[in-house]
Amino acid sequence: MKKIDPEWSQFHNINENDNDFPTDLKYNIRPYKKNELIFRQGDLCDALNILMSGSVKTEMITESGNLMGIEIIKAPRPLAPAFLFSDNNRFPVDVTSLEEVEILRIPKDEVIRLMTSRPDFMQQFLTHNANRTQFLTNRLQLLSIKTIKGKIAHFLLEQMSEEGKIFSLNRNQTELADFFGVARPSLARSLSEMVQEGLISIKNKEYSVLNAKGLRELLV
Amino acid sequence: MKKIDPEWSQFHNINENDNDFPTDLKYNIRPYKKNELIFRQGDLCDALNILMSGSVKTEMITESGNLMGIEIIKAPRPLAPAFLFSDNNRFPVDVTSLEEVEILRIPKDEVIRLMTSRPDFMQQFLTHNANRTQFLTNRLQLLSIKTIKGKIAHFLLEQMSEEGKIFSLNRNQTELADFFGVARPSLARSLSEMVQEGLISIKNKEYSVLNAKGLRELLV
DNA sequence: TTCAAAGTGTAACATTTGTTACACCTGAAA
DNA sequence: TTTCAGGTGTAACAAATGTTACACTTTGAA
Repeated sequence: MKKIDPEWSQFHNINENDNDFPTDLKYNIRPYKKNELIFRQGDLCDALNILMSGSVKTEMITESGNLMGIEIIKAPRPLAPAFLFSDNNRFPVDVTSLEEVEILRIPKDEVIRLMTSRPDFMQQFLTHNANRTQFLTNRLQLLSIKTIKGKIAHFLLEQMSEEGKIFSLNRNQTELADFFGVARPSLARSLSEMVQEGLISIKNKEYSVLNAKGLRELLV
Repeated sequence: MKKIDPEWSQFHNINENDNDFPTDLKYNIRPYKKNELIFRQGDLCDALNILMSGSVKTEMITESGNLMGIEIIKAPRPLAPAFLFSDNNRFPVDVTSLEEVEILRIPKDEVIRLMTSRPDFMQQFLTHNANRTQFLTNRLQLLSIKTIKGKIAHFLLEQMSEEGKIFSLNRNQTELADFFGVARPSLARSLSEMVQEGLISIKNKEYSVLNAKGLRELLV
């Protein structure tokens, strides 16, 4: 699993140069050099941190020096906004700059004040968190399906507009296998079995669902 | 996977009988009988719906009549609060009452007004959503680990306070297997293998981690 | 204490998926 | 056109997990 990247881009318009930028807002923008440790696992998260430019990587590092679960985040995106208001408000990961980076930091109190005084900002914040939740829910639903055929079925039923209609995916087999978290040859095998079973047809990356009912039976 | 039930209980204090209950709030409370269809898949979600009493089930129903992914929700909890502010604000499931049920409904505009006028309510709302996001993130992390031993390692490392220290789980093997989404005998097999490998020890439901470093190597 | 129900350990076998390897196809660049 | 890289199909085998079944243990209530 690689891309957990919903649309955070609207946060970009929290920007100094913006006409709407609140003049009395307490904030600061801090630059970091390449390969600086920006946040450490366990750090208190008491401000909204928005990555304004550059990119960072997050990694969970263990005492023994092993690391796991690397994710790369590109500007503009807030960093761990869910942790700002959660009961357990500590960073779950290390955050390190991959290049020169600017981070806008708005203290929690100020975020609250900004939200109460600016309903549009509040809505934006809420919408983004809501979209994130939806994204996570979908992803969870996909990963909860245990068989590869089930995942394929879920995915195709979501993509298709109408039974029998042909549509093309913007991912190749390798990317799709990655998205599902399975091995590429296993995906290919399942796909060709589903073709043989008459559930779907594939012609040159053009997919079509022949038996939607049959697909739904795979979703258990 | 059964229990995706984080702590929503604080929402309970949005309650008519509460002294703090805002007198000018537009809302209504609607009762439903047993087995009524409360929301339909695809319905617009333009209000905060809080289940005040009773319990409901959510199910995704397909055209062919098959159903999948049943979840039971008990009061007090908001219903699909993530969908209120998301771009795709339609119910993803059918919601049906399992018994007599009361649902408090606050229109979206009113929620926004309530939040701007009552920072404590806003914080509560934000905190709950944040906790939900964290919960989903954890769950996703767990499900992303493909091997059973990896899941066990992840879980035990989270639970343990200190290497070598004994701790007990409040789940039995069956519940644990359910939580991991694996078969119970498979879990038992993995556990006993890990005991044999000297990673952990189990005595009468009392677990202890003998080799934390070894466990971390399973998390890939 | 006795007994039944729930929980646990484990074995044999089936099924699914991963791994590795290789042939083929296709499209774009030289 | 040639060539090469990326993408696809698929086969043989390995590994992990699920399924079913059953015996043993623990627990708690009668």
